[in-house]
Amino acid sequence: MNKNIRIADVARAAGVSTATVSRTLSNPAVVGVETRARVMAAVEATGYRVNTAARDLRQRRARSILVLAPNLANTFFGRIIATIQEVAGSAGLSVQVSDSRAEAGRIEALGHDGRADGIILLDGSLAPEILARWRLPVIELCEWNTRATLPGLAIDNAAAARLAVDHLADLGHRKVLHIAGPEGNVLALTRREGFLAGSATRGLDASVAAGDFTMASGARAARDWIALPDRPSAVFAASDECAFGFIAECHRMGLSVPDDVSVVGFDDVDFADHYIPALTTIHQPRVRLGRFAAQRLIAALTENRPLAPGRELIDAHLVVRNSTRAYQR
Amino acid sequence: MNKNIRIADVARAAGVSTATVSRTLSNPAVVGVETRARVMAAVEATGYRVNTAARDLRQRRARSILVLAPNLANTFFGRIIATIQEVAGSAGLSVQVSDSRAEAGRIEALGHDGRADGIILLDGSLAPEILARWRLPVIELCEWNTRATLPGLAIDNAAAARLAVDHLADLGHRKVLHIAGPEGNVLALTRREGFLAGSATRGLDASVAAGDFTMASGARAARDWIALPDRPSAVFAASDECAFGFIAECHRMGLSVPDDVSVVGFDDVDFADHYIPALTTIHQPRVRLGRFAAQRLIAALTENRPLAPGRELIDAHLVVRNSTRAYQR
DNA sequence: TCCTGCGATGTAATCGATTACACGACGTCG
DNA sequence: CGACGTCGTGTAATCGATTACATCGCAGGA
Repeated sequence: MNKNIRIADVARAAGVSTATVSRTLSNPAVVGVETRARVMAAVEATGYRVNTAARDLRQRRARSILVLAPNLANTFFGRIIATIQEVAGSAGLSVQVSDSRAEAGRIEALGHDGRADGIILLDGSLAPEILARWRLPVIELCEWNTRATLPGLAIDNAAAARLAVDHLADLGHRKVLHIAGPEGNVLALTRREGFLAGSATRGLDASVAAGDFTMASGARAARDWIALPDRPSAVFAASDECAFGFIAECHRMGLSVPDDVSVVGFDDVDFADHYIPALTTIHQPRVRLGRFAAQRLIAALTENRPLAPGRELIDAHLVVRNSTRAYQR
Repeated sequence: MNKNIRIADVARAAGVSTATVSRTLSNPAVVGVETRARVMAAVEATGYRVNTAARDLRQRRARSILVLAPNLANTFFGRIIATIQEVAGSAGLSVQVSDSRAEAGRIEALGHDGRADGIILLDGSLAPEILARWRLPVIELCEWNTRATLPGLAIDNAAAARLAVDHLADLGHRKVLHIAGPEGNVLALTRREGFLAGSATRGLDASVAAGDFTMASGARAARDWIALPDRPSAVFAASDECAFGFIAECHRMGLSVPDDVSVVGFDDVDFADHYIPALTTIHQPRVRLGRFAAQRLIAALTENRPLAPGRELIDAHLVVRNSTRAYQR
């Protein structure tokens, strides 16, 4: 394996110094035209590639960003990560991914080992002590820990929840149920509060069921819901998955959506449009979220300045499909 | 920012040489007990972390593996990547991800820039010229280019397709349709061939429609299918997404699955079990695939030997749910 | 007593690229 | 004609950890 093509080899082949080769590659303008051509030819001939470890060491940067998410298998994160990778890739940065639920020591090391220049954090439940010890720019995306105050970006979850409530109210529903997300999750909390606030404004009879974003919890909520004496006619689930679980369980129990109950989801995952019935849901602009976060972080890194502090909220909107309909009777 | 805690600082604090600190951290056994304790205390006190760029440079390795996939947002890849990350993480390796459809030069650089020690490739459509120039161990997972001969791991797609056909035949279906994957894709080809071979064995009347794994192509196939004079009573789609698209479109056109047509998918994505109807499909053991590939690569890396050549096929199985039923009339 | 061997530690070369600084050649301007 | 600036290039220090080799002290055997 002849990986040992060093910059010195190229320099020798071109009859120049290593400094000149390095300059030719990173800042061609300062090198004489003829020399530049000779060096380029030598690079071509030798098949030289920079050794990034050496460059990273010298420049004290890793040209890499780290994305931390609680569940990499999650569809929702998939597209965000893909977008981040795209933006980073075209800026010459590589993207590494890691599960934020790993052992605390390992997580903490990620912010110290010099393998990444910055972190995009998709998990609001990480201990603030860990975040505090990181010495890297961190941007929180989609969710965050209320105790910490890092730069962040997310959709306006409360406003989005109100959109869902308004839609149901407009359809004539008076008794509505929210299947919440897990306790302690900021997103879940904000959506729940948005739901309750919106319901109050519209004078709806609102109640909340426990949930945790999963399909299983949606199914569980459906079984509880069906047993109620005076069932709400509309449901707002804290996630699409949860909504799917609810709908599937209703179906199993012989009830139909939207004929027997209207359902609104949250996220607008890819399947939402192809589920039966196609799901009315809050659309989260995942590509925008991913892109904005990546751009913000990368801009700070390349301009070598700290991340602008502050949390930014962007609008989500409601996509009306077939899982909701006007209240009957 | 006091990131400049070098090994020398620890050495000074402990009153030893940098060599001793390094040894204490990487090979404690060779260091005297008392010295070891002093060094550990100094490490603790200073908050020292190794600089991986320096270590990587010296040791000529990156402690990182690269996962290349054509579409990181794809649910199917999500879980595989998550599993790879898990295995790699506990071996102390980091995982970087990149989109294999990026510009060729960028892709090629990934195998040269020293940022990764090995590659797990989830894309069978990459030009073999590029693979050939990489100087890293590569393992192809799930699909591969027939022209290249790299170590690989996948399920036995032909056998899996035959399972699907057998299931439909057992249910009494005599006329079956396969919605194929994209032209030129090895997976698509193998599944199609398995379908045709299985149909021949069982004496079924088999036909094939074009597709490309997407929901849109499934929907398209549904519209073509419904227009047929003598419609096949069962469909085997080359992917779950495609099956969902087919089912959703049938639904829109007023037909029901499985009452009017039985559908078998391929992959067993998370939603398959919660779709309406729950999808009968081929289960791909994604966790096993990811784990095996990661373990095989990591073992080769840590033992510093080349990857064992050869392609390995593992079994998939059929999961029978509600999208298939016995042929009526 | 002297030599050998071993365990613990230090010294310094090394990995490969970047870059501050120095230098020489050449042109311009007073 | 000399001073000075500019441009292109080379020399060598530097990033921070690892590790081959040297060194030292001491125990045990001849």
